[in-house]
Amino acid sequence: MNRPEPISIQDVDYGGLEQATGFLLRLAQLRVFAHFYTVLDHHDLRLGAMSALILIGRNPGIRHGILADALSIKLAHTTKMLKGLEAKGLIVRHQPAYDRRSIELRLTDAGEALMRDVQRQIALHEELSVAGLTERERQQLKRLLRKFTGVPAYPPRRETHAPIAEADRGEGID
Amino acid sequence: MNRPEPISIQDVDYGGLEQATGFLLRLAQLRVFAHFYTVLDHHDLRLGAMSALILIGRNPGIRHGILADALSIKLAHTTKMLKGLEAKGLIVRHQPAYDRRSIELRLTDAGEALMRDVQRQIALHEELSVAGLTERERQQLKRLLRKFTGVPAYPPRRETHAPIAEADRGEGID
DNA sequence: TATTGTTATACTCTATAACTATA
DNA sequence: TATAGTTATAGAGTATAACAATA
Repeated sequence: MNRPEPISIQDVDYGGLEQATGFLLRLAQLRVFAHFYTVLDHHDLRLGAMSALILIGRNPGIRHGILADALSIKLAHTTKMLKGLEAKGLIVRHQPAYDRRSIELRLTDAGEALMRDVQRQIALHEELSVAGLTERERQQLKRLLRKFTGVPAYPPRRETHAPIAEADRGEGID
Repeated sequence: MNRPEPISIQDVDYGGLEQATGFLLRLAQLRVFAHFYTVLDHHDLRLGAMSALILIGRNPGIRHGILADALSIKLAHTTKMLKGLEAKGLIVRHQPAYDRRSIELRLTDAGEALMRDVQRQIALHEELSVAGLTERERQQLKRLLRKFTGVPAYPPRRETHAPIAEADRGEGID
């Protein structure tokens, strides 16, 4: 019996796994995250913390629980991360008088500056992180992912805050 | 000052995060994985172990390192998982004489049976896990993900082994 | 009683490096 | 010297439940 030719990575038969959306999503996410971690260098912030900074910056006063839901991170996990951001002087956690159970989140000036920087870099490297697809395919991919996940393509109109544009809805929501 | 209307989940401005492929991929993966874990109930096998079973079943004799690469799991992590599968009697780990550093992997009969079951269930629940998209959109999404990740759409032809054509592949590796 | 957030525990996943044995 | 795999360690992510404070 001679030494057989071992199965190499190109020979691998994925046996249906190549048709499983979950498997493909995992591989795609690994690639994109790896790209961001090689490119973004923000004071040891993880991607979760960066996304929290962006949301807090865009939604000043957002409550802890709403932030966790919006990012699909468990409340129990965000506590440690947010206290870390507070310790770094990037956010303030405020307990309002009208509901002393809740925690409202806002950026400090330092957090504001960092958030803009993070946002700029993410936008800058976005298309590089999805290299291998054409611009049209990238947009298509994101459209499908947004539809599936239910993430809106555009920011909501804020009746209670400053109007975003001249475009306005007739009735307020609440 | 009255009690202000707190920002609710529908009001959240994602501030560009809704355009970030990595963020969307993470949310999508969470949804799909959560679906699989509610539906598949295979003797406490995690998704990683299930995918390993499928690959070993389709590629008998595949080496430990190649398996890890194909699944994008670090070699150091797979060791524990594969020993677990061996302890459960689902695979055998064999050290061939022609290279006694390497470990070749094969399914036992029990592993074979379980693998087919896993494969069938994954196929069965595949489209339900991506609910909210049309069939056409699902195919489009998977095509884009495959292109990006470099996972081939179809199994490779095995020149060194039996042709795929209509006969099923024999064992014939060692 | 229900809600908001905190703490503690445990398990999975990942990254890294030191190590063994073989080539 | 290089390669294949193992072991150990540590950090991140996640799930769960018990808990405190407040509504």
